[in-house]
Amino acid sequence: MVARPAAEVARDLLGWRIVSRIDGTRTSGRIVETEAYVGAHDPACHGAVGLTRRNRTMFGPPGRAYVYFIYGMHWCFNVVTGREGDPEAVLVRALEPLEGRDTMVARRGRDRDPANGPARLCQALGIDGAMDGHRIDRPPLYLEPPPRPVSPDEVTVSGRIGIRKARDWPLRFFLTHSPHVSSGPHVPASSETPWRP
DNA sequence: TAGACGATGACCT
DNA sequence: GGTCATCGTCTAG
Repeated sequence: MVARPAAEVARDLLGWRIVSRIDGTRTSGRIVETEAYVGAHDPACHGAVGLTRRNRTMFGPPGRAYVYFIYGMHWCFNVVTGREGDPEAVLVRALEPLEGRDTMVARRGRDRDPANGPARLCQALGIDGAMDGHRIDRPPLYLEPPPRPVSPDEVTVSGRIGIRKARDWPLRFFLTHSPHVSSGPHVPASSETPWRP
């Protein structure tokens, strides 16, 4: 995968399919919501504090999964997009289930909509820390392009969810009419574009 | 080594 | 809308 700005990739990943064969069971879902974390100058980005053991995957080559543990109980899945040494990544926040829906619901233990949140989709697909650093172009976890690209008028941009710093930066992208988008509070995006030099 | 914090989600009112 | 569970990671001392 070629390095690209996370904000571009976050927009373009909408509609892509994530396929998981973790645990030998095939599950997949269509990406309906993403957030971009755009590098060391983004105060909400894990890479802003510099290279640590936890975030080292983010500083590695693009096209890898950055999976981290949060709040003592949840995993979150990101796609690294920046060049080596440039900590840019896209957090996948929600999926529309496509295959293996029963498996997802069984893994979650509940829910009609088992993948509408970053930690929920990890649990539904069986993603945990073992996938940190995995190349996302090969099994057991990989991405497939959509049959047709998502058009710009299907996408809404807003501020990011669940963070305190730079929350109004317009770096959250979701499919406007998808019922599978996560239920976080809507944060209006600032008209500024502070991540651009 | 202790203490604070966190890109969340479940549950309750 | 508010509270809390729960623990890896980081930082300060």
